[in-house]
Amino acid sequence: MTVITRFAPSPTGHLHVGNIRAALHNWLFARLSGGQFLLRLDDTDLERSRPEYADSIRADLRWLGLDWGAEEKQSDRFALYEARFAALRASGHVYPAYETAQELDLRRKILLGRGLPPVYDRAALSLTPEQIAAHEAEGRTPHWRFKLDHDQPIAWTDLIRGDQRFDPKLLSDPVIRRADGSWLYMLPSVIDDIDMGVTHVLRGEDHVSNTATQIQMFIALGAPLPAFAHEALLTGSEGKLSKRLGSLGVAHFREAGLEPMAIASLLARLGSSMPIEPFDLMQPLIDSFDFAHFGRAPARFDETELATLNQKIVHMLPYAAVADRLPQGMDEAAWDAIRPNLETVAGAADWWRVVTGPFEAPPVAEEDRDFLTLAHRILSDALFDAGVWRSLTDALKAETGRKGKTLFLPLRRALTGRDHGPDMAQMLPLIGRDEALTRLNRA
RNA sequence: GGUCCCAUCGUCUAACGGUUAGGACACUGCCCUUUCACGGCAGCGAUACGGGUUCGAAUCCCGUUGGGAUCACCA
Repeated sequence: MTVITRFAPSPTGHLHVGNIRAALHNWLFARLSGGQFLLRLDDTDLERSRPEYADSIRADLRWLGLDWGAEEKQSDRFALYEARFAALRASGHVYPAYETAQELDLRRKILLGRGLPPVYDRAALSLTPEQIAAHEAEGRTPHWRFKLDHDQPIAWTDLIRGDQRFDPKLLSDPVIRRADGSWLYMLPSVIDDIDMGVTHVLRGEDHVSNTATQIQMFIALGAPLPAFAHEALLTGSEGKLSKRLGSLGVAHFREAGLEPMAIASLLARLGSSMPIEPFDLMQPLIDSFDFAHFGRAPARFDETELATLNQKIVHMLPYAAVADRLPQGMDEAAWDAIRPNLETVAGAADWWRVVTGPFEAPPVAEEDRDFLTLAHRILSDALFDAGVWRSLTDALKAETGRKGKTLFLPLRRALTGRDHGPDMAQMLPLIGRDEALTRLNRA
């Protein structure tokens, strides 16, 4: 059996951390299994769905490196839903209801107030033909509910949560279609999962109770159940589910200069027992993906951890992988020299400016003046090759007796204008003989 | 309020009745002739609380506390 997973966001907003994680895990599992990863836009909510969001979701997935096979959107598939709905109606699995949203809301609040679970009371099922006729006469058109089988216990073995059991009596019959004929999430999702041959439904644990009711829909439609896996959600670094987490999206990460692989490296393993490590390729993440590694407790998403991971990934990126993102003229030697000091690839431009100038001479301490003059003289006579920094500092050490910080720091300052930075042995050749002499002179 | 899930170093977690409670990240120190980084070595650091069961509990049971999810004509 070929594994088919799907990522089914609703195009009502941008992807956020939780979404990205779900997409990534579905993608990883499909890759691991040699299966297919599908993108399905769940745009049944016509009010809130926007094509721009769909575009943004696609762009974000591409940026992350999550490529998908087929793409569908639910708004193209209404005919199929119509047909399945007719079948369910014929077999008595759906029924019309006439309550208004306000009425239902009120009932819910009353039940909640009495400490009872706010489950729909199925009043619509006991409507007499006369009452129905009266509603129709008033011009009220019904919405439709799926009738759960109260005598059919719901159970499945969740790939992450283990054996799950639900009593259907504690669940409301879900509204699946509005009075205007538009669809709600529940049924179309099941119809599509069946039609698209989805074998594994991997989603957040906020869907656990949806799965319970959807399982009866699979059964009512005569389809075999896919495997289900519900992963624990992420929380913000304070431990609570934060609003910020819900708005942290790819745009934010991209602006922060983060590598897609930093996000993938963190999100692939956060909440699992696999160590979170920097990877610059997906393959190891694919190979190590396993539902059994995931815990059932919510894990914290920490942006600091992401930044650290990003830095390590930048340090391992070869020149070829970043060349098109580097400033004009910055070559492999420069990248190799500067890379260890970077937090983001974008930061390379800053150091490249230190190499190429324009250079602003820093103030020089009085006690370093003669020392730097001497450095200038030695450098003018020295052979300017790859070992020039070593020969310069060796000569200075011999002549002045300086060592350690007093030897190196004044030179670094005079040559780069900074106290910290890349290895000077590599920086000096990049700066070049003439420019180096000029800088020493001005100091 | 009902239902469900969870509780081990700062963080992510391992352990499925008997371990000096392990690892990864972070942190600290030392080494690698200045800084930054890499690498190496070492170190710090946890079973939420209270009761049981048991020869023996992180592990099983009950309770408390705390956290998460859900109970939409959102997805």
